[in-house]
Amino acid sequence: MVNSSAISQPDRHIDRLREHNLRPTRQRVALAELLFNGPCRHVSAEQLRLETEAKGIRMSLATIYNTLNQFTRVGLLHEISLDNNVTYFDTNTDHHHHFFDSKTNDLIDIPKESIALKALPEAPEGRQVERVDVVIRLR
Amino acid sequence: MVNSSAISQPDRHIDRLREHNLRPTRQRVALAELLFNGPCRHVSAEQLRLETEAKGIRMSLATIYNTLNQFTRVGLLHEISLDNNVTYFDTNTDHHHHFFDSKTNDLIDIPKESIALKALPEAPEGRQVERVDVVIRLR
DNA sequence: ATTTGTGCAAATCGTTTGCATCTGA
DNA sequence: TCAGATGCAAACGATTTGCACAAAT
Repeated sequence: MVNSSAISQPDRHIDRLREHNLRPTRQRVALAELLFNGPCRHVSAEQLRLETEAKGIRMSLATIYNTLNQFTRVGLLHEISLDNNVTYFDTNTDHHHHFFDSKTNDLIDIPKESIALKALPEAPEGRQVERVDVVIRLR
Repeated sequence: MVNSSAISQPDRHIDRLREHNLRPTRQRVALAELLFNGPCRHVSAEQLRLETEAKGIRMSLATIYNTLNQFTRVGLLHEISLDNNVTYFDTNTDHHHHFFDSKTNDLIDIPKESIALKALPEAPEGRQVERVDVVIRLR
């Protein structure tokens, strides 16, 4: 037995999906494994389509989009959109910032503690700050 | 004479276009007037299409896109893209930040002096920082 | 006269939706 | 059994492109 945990990875994902009232279908569990096993990731729908295809997991692109949106809705993912009009989904749902490599289109997480924002201007009348996103663009 | 300047507004734009090796066509001058007369703006191509239509300026949407991209390429505009996959063009080309009102999709400029960024993490090996964008999301 | 820009329609790209079929509880 | 998911194809919205025509130097 390689994994010392009593709960196998697929079962962990199944439980997590259930907690969010999402039926643990074959497709959802497969995406959860791609997304949440291993380190945090920034992926587009198209990237996931290529991965599922490469692994022989049959799943339509529409289902990938639907699933990513559902995961985002329940808080398992965060959406990010940059210059290119492609939506990236971030498996790190903590508040944090990003390097964006304009050559490779790579996103790299920056823990929010690594950036100190001083002297934030106050929000306009009647509005509240939802969050502050910092993107450090690299070339 | 309302304007005390010796150079009329259209002529200013014409000169500016020439400086950037852009022929001052009717369409480009019209867009330059919409964009650069008055205060700084954040506009989408579609917004400009509505404005030109309202003012009876005949111009195809394709030309609006082409022109905005040309203006951006020569540095007269800056591109911004947010959650919604619409590209906004910012007539303020100085380095600055933004409030983004998620209810109205409005962008509001924040002068860069209004936000102090401390303790920026260093760029990854071999990369340099192009710029730092701060978006304060409001709800 | 020659180069460059424009308009239009069609193409493209990312994403969403409608609907018949299938699947998990 | 049956609500809820999926797959497919078609729809969609934003943006780009190809090409014949028009305008600028």
